[in-house]
Amino acid sequence: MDKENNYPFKEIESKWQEFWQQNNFYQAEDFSSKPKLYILIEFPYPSGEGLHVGHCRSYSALDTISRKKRMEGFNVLYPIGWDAFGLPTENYAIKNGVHPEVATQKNIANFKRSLKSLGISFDWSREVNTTDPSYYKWTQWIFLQLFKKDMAYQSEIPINWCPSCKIGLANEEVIEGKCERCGTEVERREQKQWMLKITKYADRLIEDLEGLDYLEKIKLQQINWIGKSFGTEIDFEVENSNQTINVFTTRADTLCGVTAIVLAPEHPLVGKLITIECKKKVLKYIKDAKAKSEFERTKIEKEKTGVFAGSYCIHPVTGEKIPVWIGDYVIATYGGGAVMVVPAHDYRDYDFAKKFGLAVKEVVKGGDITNEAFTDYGVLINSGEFDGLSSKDAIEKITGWLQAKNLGRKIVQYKLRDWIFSRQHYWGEPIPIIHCDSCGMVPVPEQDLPVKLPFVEKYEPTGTGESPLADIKEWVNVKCPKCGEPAKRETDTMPNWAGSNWYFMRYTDANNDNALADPKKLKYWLPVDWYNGGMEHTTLHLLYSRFIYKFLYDIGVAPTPEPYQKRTAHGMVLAEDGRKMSKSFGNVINPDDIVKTYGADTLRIYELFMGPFDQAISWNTQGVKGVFRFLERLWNLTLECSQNKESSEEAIREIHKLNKKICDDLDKAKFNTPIAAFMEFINFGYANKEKVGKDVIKRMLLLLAPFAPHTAEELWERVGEKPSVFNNAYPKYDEKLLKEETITVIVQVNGKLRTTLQVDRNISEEDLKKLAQQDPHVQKHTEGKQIRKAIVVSGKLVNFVVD
RNA sequence: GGGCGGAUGGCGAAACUGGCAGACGCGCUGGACUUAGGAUCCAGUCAUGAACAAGGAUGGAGGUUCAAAUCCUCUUCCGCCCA
Repeated sequence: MDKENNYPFKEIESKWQEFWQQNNFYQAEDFSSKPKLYILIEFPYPSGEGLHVGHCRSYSALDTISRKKRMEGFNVLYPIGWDAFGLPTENYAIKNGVHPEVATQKNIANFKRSLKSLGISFDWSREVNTTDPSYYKWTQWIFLQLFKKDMAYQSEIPINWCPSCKIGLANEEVIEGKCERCGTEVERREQKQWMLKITKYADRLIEDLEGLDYLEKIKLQQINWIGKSFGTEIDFEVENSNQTINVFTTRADTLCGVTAIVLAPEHPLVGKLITIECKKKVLKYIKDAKAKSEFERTKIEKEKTGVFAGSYCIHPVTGEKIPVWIGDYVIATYGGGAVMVVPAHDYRDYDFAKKFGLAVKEVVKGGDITNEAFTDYGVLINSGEFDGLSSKDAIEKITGWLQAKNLGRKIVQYKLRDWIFSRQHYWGEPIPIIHCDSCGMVPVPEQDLPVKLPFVEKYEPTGTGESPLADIKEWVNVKCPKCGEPAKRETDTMPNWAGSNWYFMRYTDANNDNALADPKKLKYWLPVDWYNGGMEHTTLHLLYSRFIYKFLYDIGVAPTPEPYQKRTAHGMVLAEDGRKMSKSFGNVINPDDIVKTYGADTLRIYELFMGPFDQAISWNTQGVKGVFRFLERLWNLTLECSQNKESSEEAIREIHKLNKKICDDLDKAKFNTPIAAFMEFINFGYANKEKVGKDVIKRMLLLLAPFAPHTAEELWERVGEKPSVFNNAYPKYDEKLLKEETITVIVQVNGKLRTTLQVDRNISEEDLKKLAQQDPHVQKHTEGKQIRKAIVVSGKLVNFVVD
């Protein structure tokens, strides 16, 4: 039998997509008097691979919310755009000889086609594209504001260098010592880089999390990433010199256990501390260390290396002579690049001391330091006047003691470092700065923005560390805006986080040419009410964009201190084999194929039904079929039952139960259980077709609309209602109708289930107890025994405790 | 090594505030309809048992409680993030 006509998803999907588009259904209205709701998904990077089923998961879920909220009377903004700058496009372009701009256009068109076929209710009139000069004009404008406020600066620093991509990487882009993009081992390299002072906002980025509705683990990850720690800076005077080494420690209680000082090879005082007899050895060591990556240097398991510098410093408490070493396990950028070596109470120091024969002096009691370091808190010994103090008290006391003698002070230390904000690549926003021999760094005047990327044939990295733009003489050579003399453009471009820092602001006013957005519109729409995205962006995009937004708030551009009120994260969608979907494994599921075979509504519902939203989950094609069957059954049930005039009380109760389940669960960002409840209702309907009437069917279609919008629209029309189903209010359940006249009570003896009773819902505890006691199943287990106690939980259970 | 999370049938998973463990879907088994079934419909499906009896089951070991997947302690394994 030909089943094609049964559930004609193909016709109805294109029919209603057209209908929505013609009626501008999902255009959000600026300044509407309805309450506004801004729902945001992370805009995609339009790769050549096309849309991924993982994108669909997030978009479908938030689309369900958006559609429901519109039916509930909210003015919902649910926008979409393209985060289109970035390396993959550039690499693809180099390999295939296609200009990145052309490749980007093609990829966007492909993504757009796929997305539109899903029937997601995006407001396409606000589409943004980070590579569009009218967009990156404002990305550059933001950079100029940062520059003017001294928040952007250039610095010659050792950076993580990927020899394959030929670019510098931020710490966040280095994963286990390898380039995040290509997996090549990163090297260290001194290079002039643009930096943004995110560290200036470290405290606020932590503190302001408090009022936000982010998943707890997201807050925690950001806090840990910023890594605020309180500690003590201690001055060690260098013997026979007026130099002082400042050492940072969080364990001032172990001060008397110090048996050496280790400096990072990059420490500024190193040169002055090397004695003549040690010079040759030390200089060679430093040279070797500089080539190693930070990851390699700080690996715990790695054998520690180091050399004695030849000098000594004086212990501030005991006055002992302490040797100064150079060791590459100390990093220049954290804690000032100097640590005190306390072998007895730190694992790394213990290894270091054992290897180089340094003394191990126990100052905190509690462990056995003959085998390994004891790193817990304990009670102080061998520390003179501080003996007997707990570690916690000792940290306070010793810091106070040092402070009084001006030999140390309390300080705050962050793990977070300033953000490396330049890349030596073609496909990014040019940094709008001009270098002039006489005027120095001159910002491009705002009226000259955007600084457009020149359209060129050659955009390969130079490999010298300079951007390909450096080779384009006619672009690089300009007149200084200040003095008019010949000058050169900055040739670095921005990293691809630049465009995504603020795109959600642009959505409020996507075509404004005079400002990044109209302040009134920003004020109306912001903050974003619900932002969903990947967990992997927690310490990158999410933190960066909060920082930039805060900066914009400080200069009066952003209307609120925080950009996103609520943040959730979805789990990854893995291939059927449980691995990541990848061309090379040949396990990629293409959403286009699913839409073609089963329809958009099936794909959307499957994405929600497959498992808990925040968990990684494997694709299962059989499961897709199950969802298709569900929609088909729903279709048939609707057409059959819409003829019935009356619904039974039971059917009404069932639909209200479904109604409640959907509302309760969606509020908790649970998407799989409402679908399960829907399936239960359809099963009920199939078993009781004559009991389900048109009123119940209509309510069901309204409930369905946010999940399967095409199917709901079509059925709504077919049961004789006026389109669109979305012009109706989302149903509210009636608590009264949920209650059944009889309830099921479980009866236990000694906690074991013996029977269940159907009783009137208003039964008294006494009657219930009596009834339960008389039940033959219960009697069997209580016979001849003493009932010590009976626990009655009204409406739920009776438990008899017998001897 | 640190932080966070997780472990429930053959599989994906449900289970409100501690109160019938396994809803819903997949798969599987049987039946109906059918020329046919990789379509549809109906029934069954944690496991021991002849079972509508009775015991056993939520990674493992203890504990709290009338009652534990849920709370506490210890332990094993897995995932993510950070080093």
